[in-house]
Amino acid sequence: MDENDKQVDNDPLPGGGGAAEFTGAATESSWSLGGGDDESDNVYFFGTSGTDRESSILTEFGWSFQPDGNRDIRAGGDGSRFDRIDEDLAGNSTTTTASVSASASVSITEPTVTEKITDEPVSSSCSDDPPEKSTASGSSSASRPPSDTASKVKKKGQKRIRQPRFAFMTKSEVDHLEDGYRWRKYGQKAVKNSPFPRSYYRCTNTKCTVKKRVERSSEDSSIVITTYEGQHCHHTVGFPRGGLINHEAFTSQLTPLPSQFYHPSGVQYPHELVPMSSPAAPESHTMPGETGPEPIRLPETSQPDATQQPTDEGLLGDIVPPGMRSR
DNA sequence: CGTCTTTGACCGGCGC
DNA sequence: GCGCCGGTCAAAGACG
Repeated sequence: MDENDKQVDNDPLPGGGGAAEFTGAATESSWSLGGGDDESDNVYFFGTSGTDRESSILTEFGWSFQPDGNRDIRAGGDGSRFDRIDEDLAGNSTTTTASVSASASVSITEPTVTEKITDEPVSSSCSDDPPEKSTASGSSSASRPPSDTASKVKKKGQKRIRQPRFAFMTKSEVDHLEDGYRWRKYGQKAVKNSPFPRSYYRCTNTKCTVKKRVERSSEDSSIVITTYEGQHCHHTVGFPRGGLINHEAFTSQLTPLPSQFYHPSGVQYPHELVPMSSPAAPESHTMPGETGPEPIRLPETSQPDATQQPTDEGLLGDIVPPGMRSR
């Protein structure tokens, strides 16, 4: 076990090993954003037919796919690219050209926003005050405040609040895909009907409550299903343990690779998209063609985190910060 | 020493 | 009402 195993975070610093890690391991991996869902939950899956909605959804989730030219990084001419989205969440997202790799484009099915009404404004994955300080260290809190299970369970009679989610499948050898954020694993569960466990991650940013689940398809072990829940309200890369992120270093790690997928953070995803119609798609996630009745509307959240680290801003200035609204 | 992963237990939601 | 399952917590251990 070395960093590759342990570091599920997305430390993009060359020294962190993150870059080397995924660039090396995912040579032949593929990305696929598929439309799917979790019926009861609103999970947006990225499928194979691009629409404006997709971009809007992506935008709402704080995702935008960088055009290769943004950083002067070329996708090797394979056509993979996403146009950058600069609109704010509330506004109209610009057209997003989505044509990923040679095989897939993004398509999102509109989910049914089934957020339950609650007392607490779980409007965003970020709040002005940190949900809890224990985020930094899982073992720091000895006992959890009775009321603190908020994120988990609402008061009696109220259903758990779910943030909008979206999931996608990727063909990759690595379970945890680099997406520019740092994640901390907080749980793992065996999944029914699947030999592979499901891992639960939480954004390490104390003010960000975005979570993500990662699991492998039971039918095709090479396919990784990643489900994001919530919306980031901060810049992509946190502060790597090694220190502040160095823009040059950060940029340099974005070595041009063929068929890449760019996250708003500028991080590239050397994974190929897998059509969501793939049989590998687990029932709970796949919902090809299904479209939600209502347009997506993220909870009004994310006030642009005023507390954002200026450093991030400065260093990653040209990176579209997920969850960030127009500035 | 601080951070992160592992892992068993707990709790609520949901289907039968 | 009961049992199953998903999701989360938190103590303990590992690692840098």
